[in-house]
Amino acid sequence: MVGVRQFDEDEMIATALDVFWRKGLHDATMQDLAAATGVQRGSLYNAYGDKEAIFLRAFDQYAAQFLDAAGGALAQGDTAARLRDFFDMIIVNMTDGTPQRGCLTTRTALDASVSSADVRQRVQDVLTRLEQLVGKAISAAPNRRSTADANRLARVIVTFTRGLAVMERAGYSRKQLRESATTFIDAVIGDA
Amino acid sequence: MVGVRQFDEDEMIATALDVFWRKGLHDATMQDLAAATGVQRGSLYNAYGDKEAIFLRAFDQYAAQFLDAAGGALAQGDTAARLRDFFDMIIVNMTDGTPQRGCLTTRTALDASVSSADVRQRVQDVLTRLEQLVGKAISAAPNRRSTADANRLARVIVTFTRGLAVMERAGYSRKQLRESATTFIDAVIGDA
DNA sequence: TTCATTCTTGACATCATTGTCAATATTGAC
DNA sequence: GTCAATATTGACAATGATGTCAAGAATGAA
Repeated sequence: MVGVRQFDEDEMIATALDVFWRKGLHDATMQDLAAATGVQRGSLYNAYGDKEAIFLRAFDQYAAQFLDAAGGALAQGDTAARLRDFFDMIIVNMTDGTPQRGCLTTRTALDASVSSADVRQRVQDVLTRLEQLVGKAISAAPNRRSTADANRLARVIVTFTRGLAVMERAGYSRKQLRESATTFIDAVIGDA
Repeated sequence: MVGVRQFDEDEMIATALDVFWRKGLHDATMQDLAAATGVQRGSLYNAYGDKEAIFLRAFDQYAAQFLDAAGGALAQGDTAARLRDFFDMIIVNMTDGTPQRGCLTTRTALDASVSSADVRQRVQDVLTRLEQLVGKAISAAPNRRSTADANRLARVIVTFTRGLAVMERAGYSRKQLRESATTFIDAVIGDA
């Protein structure tokens, strides 16, 4: 390696993630990324090719930390406690920041029609893995649910988290989202 | 009125709605609208001012028909039947068209960060009125739920419909969405 | 029929964004 | 220290979108 990169790649991607999280893939421009990271536009093109390549790296970082946090929240307690922690994590994730950044996965999913197959695949992967995590967590508790039932329910739970993400964008407060999540858990785990 | 408009306004707005539904407020351009409606860009600016004014009209039309359909679906049968019809309507609405157009309200909500206060208000209005419709429908059936409980549950149900809209964008099929809706109804109305 | 008013049309200026490139700077390897 | 390879920089062209405008067309009212 001769002519070495002048910026820290991890730091650059982390900053890019922040930009994408606040503005979305579509609305964040290369100028935004350049301004936020302090790396010139030309250097970004040279290093990554185009905006989407940067987004994919940033999104992978986001997905990893998100799924990790979800796994952690789902790890202990009975089913109700797991879901409470899970929803808490989800809601904090989307209502953090000033202004609130919302859920990057959901925002990206809604941009799907103008996104590449790579981007769509990333979104699907996150949702699939989230379903798996939730499915395992609610299967772990001893009860009368079959695996098929648990998987269906897991998908319902993940779907509901997506709904929360939309409601957050529509202006619902953290408190309102929490109340809905609690109501949802109570209604769904009424048989536990 | 001297110098009369050369195009049918209702038809124009209906066509504009189709364009916005397929592309979203942000991605639909005045050129798209001009091409689809056969009305020149200049005429559209003259008649409406800007793209957002056209969108607001189109969205109002969409919201009216959407809420009307929701009200109809929620009108008869027991709680479970009402919800089944309601979700069916919602899912057909978002999985109709080729390619599927998804849910305009949800898409618009996710565009919120780049939208005006007027647009955001329209989205909130639809969600609020939807909550009211659902709340009334599930309160109507004789059961042990309090009004407060019904309202909380209504919000959960509306939130879940938003989740379905996200899942549709993420690539889930009509069949998968229907299965999730059924599972959701069963889980939530388990006490009815 | 005339006319004032409104609509229509195509051209124009402006702006933001993307992507490319040649010139220059940097630096590890020898 | 030299050099080859890579990175950086600022400028450039191309594109697509918005919004404006002057000139011309259309039409209801008098």
